[in-house]
Order: sequence, then structure tokens, then C-alpha cells
Amino acid sequence: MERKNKNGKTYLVVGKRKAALRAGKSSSKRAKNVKSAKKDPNKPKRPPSAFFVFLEEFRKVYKQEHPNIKAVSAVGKAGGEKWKSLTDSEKAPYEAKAAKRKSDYEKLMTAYNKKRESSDDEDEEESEKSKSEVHDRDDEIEEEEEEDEEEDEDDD
DNA sequence: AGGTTGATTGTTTTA
DNA sequence: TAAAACAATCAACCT
Repeated sequence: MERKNKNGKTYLVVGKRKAALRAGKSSSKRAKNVKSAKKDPNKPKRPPSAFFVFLEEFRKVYKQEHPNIKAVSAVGKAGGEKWKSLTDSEKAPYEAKAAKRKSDYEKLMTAYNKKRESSDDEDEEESEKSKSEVHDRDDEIEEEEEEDEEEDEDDD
């Protein structure tokens, strides 16, 4: 966050994490480019943490409370502060959703792995050499049905 | 015009 | 185990 457009163009110094992003030629922030980062065509993004789940809702209400506020950092600060203000009971539902998302993430990851397997890219060294030959000739894994079961837990 | 940063915390990942 | 990075967002700012 020390962007000095004066003379030096070293304004992209954000701190630490974004720096690595700079290393990669990828434009999007999502482009995680570690040294050994493999090229992932469509790797499932990480599941949002309970805080993020809470933030999604918090942002809406925050914007209503502060329609003039447009900076994302404002919601971040307020959200973070509010988040800590919440009790475990309050965070419980958010964590529950986060956990659910994580569950789906694992499923997506499995599908992703299978997809990768389908790809004839032997560039990656996989430790699953003992795996039996796949018999499923046609396996479409891009089918996701979201079933939201309404569980009402109000015991505090 | 488009890419990128900013700020929060939590979870995921890799070394 | 630990540390780093990334997950969304939206407008402003830089190239």
C-alpha cells in the first residue's frame, strides 16, 4: 500500500500476499501463483470462512446503514469489529454455513481431481499410480444440486 | 478501459 | 507446525 506514482513505479507494494500475485502474470487476484503452483483450469475456490459468510450479510446491512460508504475497507473494518462483537452462539450459524460450504468444497475438489485425471496432462506427478483403471467411461461431474435444509436451532 | 489495491478474519494450503 | 496467501467486494486510482 505504498504506491508512489511520483517517480518510481513501485506502487504495487501491498504488503506480502499481493506481492506474490504480482510475480505471476495473471491479472486477477484469484490467480494464485506460487512457485510450484500448477495451472488449474477451474479449481474450486476456497470456501468462505465464517467471517466471510457473516460479511456477505453484514455488507448488505452496512450499506443500508451507510449508503454513502463505498470503500470496501470500510465494510471490512466494521465487519471485523462487529464480528468480534458476536458471541460463539451468534457465530455458530455462520460457522455452520461455512462448514457446509467446506463440505461442498471437498466434493468439488474430488470432482476437480477426477477431471484432472481425465485430462491427458501428465505434467503433474500424481501419487495415485496404484489406482485401478477407471471403468466409468462417461462421468459428468458438473452437476451440483444445492439442497438447503432448514434447520432451526434456537437453543441458547 | 481495464487491472489492481484496499481491509477485515478465517480457512486453506504448502513448505 | 507455522507462516503465508487467498476467499468477496466495489469504487477509486493507476497504467
